Amino acid sequence: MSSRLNHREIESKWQAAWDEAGCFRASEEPGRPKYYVLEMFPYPSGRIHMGHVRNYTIGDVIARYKRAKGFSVLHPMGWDAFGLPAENAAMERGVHPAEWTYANIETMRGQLQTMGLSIDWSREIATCSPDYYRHQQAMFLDFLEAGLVYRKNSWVNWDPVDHTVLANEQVIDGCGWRSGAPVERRQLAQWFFKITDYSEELLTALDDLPRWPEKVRLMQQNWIGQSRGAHLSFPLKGRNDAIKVFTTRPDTLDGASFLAVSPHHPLAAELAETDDKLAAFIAECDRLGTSEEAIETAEKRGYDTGLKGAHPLDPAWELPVYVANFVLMDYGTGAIFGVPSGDQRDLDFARKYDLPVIETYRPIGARDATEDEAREHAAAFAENPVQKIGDDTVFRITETAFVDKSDQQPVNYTNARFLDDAVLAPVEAIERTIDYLEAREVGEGLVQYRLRDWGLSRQRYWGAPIPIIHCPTCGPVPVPSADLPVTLPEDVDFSQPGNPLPRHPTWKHVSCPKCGGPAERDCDTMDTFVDSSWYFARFCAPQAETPTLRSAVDYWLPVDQYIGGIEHAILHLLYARFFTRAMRVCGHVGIDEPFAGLFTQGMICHETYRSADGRWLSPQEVTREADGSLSFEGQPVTLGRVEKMSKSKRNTVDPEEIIATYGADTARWFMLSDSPPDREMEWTDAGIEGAWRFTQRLWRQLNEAIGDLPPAAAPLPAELDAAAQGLRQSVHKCIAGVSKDIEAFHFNKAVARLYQLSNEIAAFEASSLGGAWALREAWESMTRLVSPMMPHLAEEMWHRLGHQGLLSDAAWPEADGALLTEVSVVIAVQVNGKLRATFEAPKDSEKASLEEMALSQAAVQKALQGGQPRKVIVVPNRVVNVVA
RNA sequence: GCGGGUGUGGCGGAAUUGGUAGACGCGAUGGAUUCAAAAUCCAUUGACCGCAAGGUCGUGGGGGUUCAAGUCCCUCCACCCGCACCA
Repeated sequence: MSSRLNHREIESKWQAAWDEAGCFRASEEPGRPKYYVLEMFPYPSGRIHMGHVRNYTIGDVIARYKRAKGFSVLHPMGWDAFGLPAENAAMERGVHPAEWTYANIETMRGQLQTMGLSIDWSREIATCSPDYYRHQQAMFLDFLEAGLVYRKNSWVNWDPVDHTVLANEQVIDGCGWRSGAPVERRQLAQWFFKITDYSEELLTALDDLPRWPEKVRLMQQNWIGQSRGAHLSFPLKGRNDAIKVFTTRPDTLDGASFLAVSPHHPLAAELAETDDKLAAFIAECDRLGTSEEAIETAEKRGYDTGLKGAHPLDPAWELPVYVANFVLMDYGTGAIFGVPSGDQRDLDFARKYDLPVIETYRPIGARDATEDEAREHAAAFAENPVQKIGDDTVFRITETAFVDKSDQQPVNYTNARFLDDAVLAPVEAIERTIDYLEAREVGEGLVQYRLRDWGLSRQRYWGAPIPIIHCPTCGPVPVPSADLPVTLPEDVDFSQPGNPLPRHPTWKHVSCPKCGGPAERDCDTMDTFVDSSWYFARFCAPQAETPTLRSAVDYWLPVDQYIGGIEHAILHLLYARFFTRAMRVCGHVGIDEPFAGLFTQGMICHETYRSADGRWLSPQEVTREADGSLSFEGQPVTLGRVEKMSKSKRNTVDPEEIIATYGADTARWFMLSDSPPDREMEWTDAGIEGAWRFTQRLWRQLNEAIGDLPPAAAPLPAELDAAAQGLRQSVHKCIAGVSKDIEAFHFNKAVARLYQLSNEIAAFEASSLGGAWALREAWESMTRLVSPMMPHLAEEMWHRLGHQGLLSDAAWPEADGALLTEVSVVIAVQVNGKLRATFEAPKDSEKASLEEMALSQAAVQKALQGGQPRKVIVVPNRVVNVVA
């Protein structure tokens, strides 16, 4: 047998063997613990990239490990197959989106299969298949009936040239990404999921997801954005209505000096009808971009409507009403009261429009600055209104509002009629104020959320059609369930931009299911996030006639381990959490939380290269010269930063080539080495070469050793020499360590342990029967421990070791507890905290004897220079520290 | 602005949660083998001083707690990520 490993041969051989044996077919076995491992399913963009390789390698290690540990494992794969790129391809190349998508799926499935993943391919699904989206349409109608879906007008970005709606990401500097034309805001009637019904639940339930990364939970928490505050009304003078305001700081009510409403507030719209200047101001606000930069630099501007609002606690106190560009319509009530002394933005506004600045609270013990002090310290006061001068804390509101960082620290309320000069933490002051306002029936406390309802209508072709028929007499009517699925027409015209569905000659024309009169289909399709919000449930029974099969989802769900990129930390994961709750309401599942465990893997990075004329160069184009310098076509190449692999920087490496050259096992092994899986990893040639050498070495060493090994079933010899005993200890420690590391997602540490064991095996010489036995045990264990990472090589080794069955069906090795406990330990001896010597002692030696042994060390004697130690600290099995 | 993270040799990263810093890999250097190269094997590899024995310094900077600090506390710096006109 050749000692050189032919990865092409063995990898396809074992993949075929697994396939034939049906190893990875998931089955519901009520007596056995189940484990559902899921990686975020890919978008079929054309080819797999290294990010996929990392994602699916991690998932496969977990799936194979859990299988070996005796779990009934579900590890499926599918395709998030709807989306805009397919339509772009249709427009650019004239291929139908379906054709493009299915061709990509074909290619990518083949690529994934070369990775040797333990996937149950019989459960494969594609979201663009009517077999999938018909159930999504059915659930949409269930949700509609349950009151979880509604329709309302909503603003969209409209490209006037392409006649299409743009996603926010497609608006660049206020212009359409494709047409370059300035984007307009338009109102369209659209469907919404009532995710806000679950704001509180989605927030509090985060506490019950201990196996989610803290970071993701925090991001979701911030996104949902809970804040405690109050609603207050400011009656308008000369009218019989009022402006309703939301505030988180009712305690500052007596510092109010103006009211402001959003340019989209109904009051603004009403006034603009008779006020041309206001109408112009509103139009100007709409023109200003919504990009971060525009917001950052935009001046706080307002338009004085001339209206006056009365202070809720003092009808005689009148506040001017502005329309202001910084007030958002979709948070709170779209109106605020401004407190210049407590908010920097309000202060800027007050200065601009010459409004009063009224103090409400100040630091405890602060006195007013004198005129002289204020003048003298003008510069410093501009930075901070609270200054120390002599022993005093001096307070003056100048160009900076006094905003206390913490609402827990008490402050002195100097001007709040309802707080009587109290010294209070703002949190408490807020509650007292709310009580006061509620008692007088001028306000009410409430909890406000930032989360908004999920608009799911998309004016595009390549998505699941919304199963609604619009009838001029009956309004929107659900498509009867017998008529599902509403399938996409295939004969569509992509020669013009925009959604081809409304232009299709026949598709939309139908009769109303209710009255039978002429009606039109809803020509919008669903946001692709809807498709990915329930696919994990469909995998449990992908052929079921209903969206889910309750017995299957009740057995498999929740997903025990979900793995994917951090970029989905908010939207996808939040939508899936909402959808699961909605599915529960409609009886499709019996759980609330879809993903019990979540792991977010890091990005793959690579060096970047630029040619002499500044173009990005791909790694393949760059040649490494003998002196280590880089060149391209004879010209020097500039080495750039290590950055996330991306098409635009051209620093990608094609997995297909890597797998062809080095094999899937090597690629998988390298993916797991070195970098912790949640951090970014750098792809290097040296790294993949190193991994490749290891796979070769393992195989070579096994072949060198195999002749001297006893048969597989040989009994443990009665006598083991010390070396054999030592090897056995290393092996069992490695078993325990690797198991622990895999469970904790510390694959890089597991890899390091396996390298270490391999080094020990290589250094071991079997000089006795016991030695040979221990060596066999070492090789058997090594083979099983590397199997989740390098499954093909492991099968080949298993076979070489004389086993008949598949390693993929074999059990995970168990560490023998008796071999994990050390007989002796190395004790470190410190003098004044500095290491001076080490010595070996029996494990669990008495403190007194350890102290005696430590003091007898020559180095310790020398350091003490004949003196007596002042103190000796003994930490059993660890360290002895002598204090001289 | 708000929230979060990271900082350890030439590089990726370990360090049993306060107890021998640098496991393991990469890279590098020297040697063996070879006609030669690749592969392989052996040795060395944090810095500094020293012929050596040995010593000093060392986990972003500064300070502190402790017999003992990469780990805990205070403070400063740098970089990265998320959200952001949120009342």
